[in-house]
Amino acid sequence: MRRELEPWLSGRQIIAVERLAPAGPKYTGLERAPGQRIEGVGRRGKFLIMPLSHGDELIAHLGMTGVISDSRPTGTGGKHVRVVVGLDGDDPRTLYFQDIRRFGRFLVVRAGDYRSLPTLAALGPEPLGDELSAGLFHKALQRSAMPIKAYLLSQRPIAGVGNIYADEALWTARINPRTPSREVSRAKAGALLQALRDVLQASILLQGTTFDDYRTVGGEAGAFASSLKVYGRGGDACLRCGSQLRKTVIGGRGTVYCSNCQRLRRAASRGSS
DNA sequence: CGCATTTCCTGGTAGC
DNA sequence: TGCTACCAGGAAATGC
Repeated sequence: MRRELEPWLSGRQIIAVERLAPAGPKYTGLERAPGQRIEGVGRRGKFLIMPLSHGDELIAHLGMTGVISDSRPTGTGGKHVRVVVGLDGDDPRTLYFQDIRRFGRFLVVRAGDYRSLPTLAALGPEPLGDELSAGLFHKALQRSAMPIKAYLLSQRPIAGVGNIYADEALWTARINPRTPSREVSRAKAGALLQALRDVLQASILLQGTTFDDYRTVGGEAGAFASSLKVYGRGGDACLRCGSQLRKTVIGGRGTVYCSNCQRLRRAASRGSS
């Protein structure tokens, strides 16, 4: 989405912003946007960060059902448009932020002031960046006793991993999602990081995963759903061993895994036992 | 501070 | 057909 938005938004001036959603913390500061130019389109984890010309940043998060569109959503989609942004340029355009379940955000903050976005303020390193290594990832995982699945979703050890890709990568790396994060071995941490990178790269190439609502800026459905190995397949056969995939709840989120391929290993006891 | 739980929200669907 | 109940989940708020 960032790649799609960059050439479309970069350098454009914001002429007007219309907030259709009720005022609230998810839509603050929008009145400051008109008159500012969009300097670029960046991203940290699942947050889109657009620096503006007067020292602000426009931040967008899609939540579960958010869509950013370059044309007015038609039919039932139209009733969930929360913000409309008028843009000036060689050919004036309009951006529509649509969000059925209202879990998304669309707000303006002072650049770098993420006090209203604590997850962004404490976000882990980018999965596809060079600064993250298997060693550093392993070290990060050792900082928590939470189940590895829940800790991944917290965005702290690594940025941008949501429920779908967490389940997919844990299956690929053959790690039980309930494994206490700090008990994930160095080798498994390396395999998990590689699996996360692979699944994210593959999904980006296919423009993401669409079940129902997700669309690209141009309105296309993402094509990665048919590549999923476990998510949405609870009760079906594991594609590796044929066992029936289990569905459970970890950290309040639906979790699908193979109890045969993803064994919960006994922690190696240290010192007295 | 760490971690578990609850909350927000709507559309789709199961069950009657 | 129409009703109720429940499920999906990213991140923040709340509780301990």
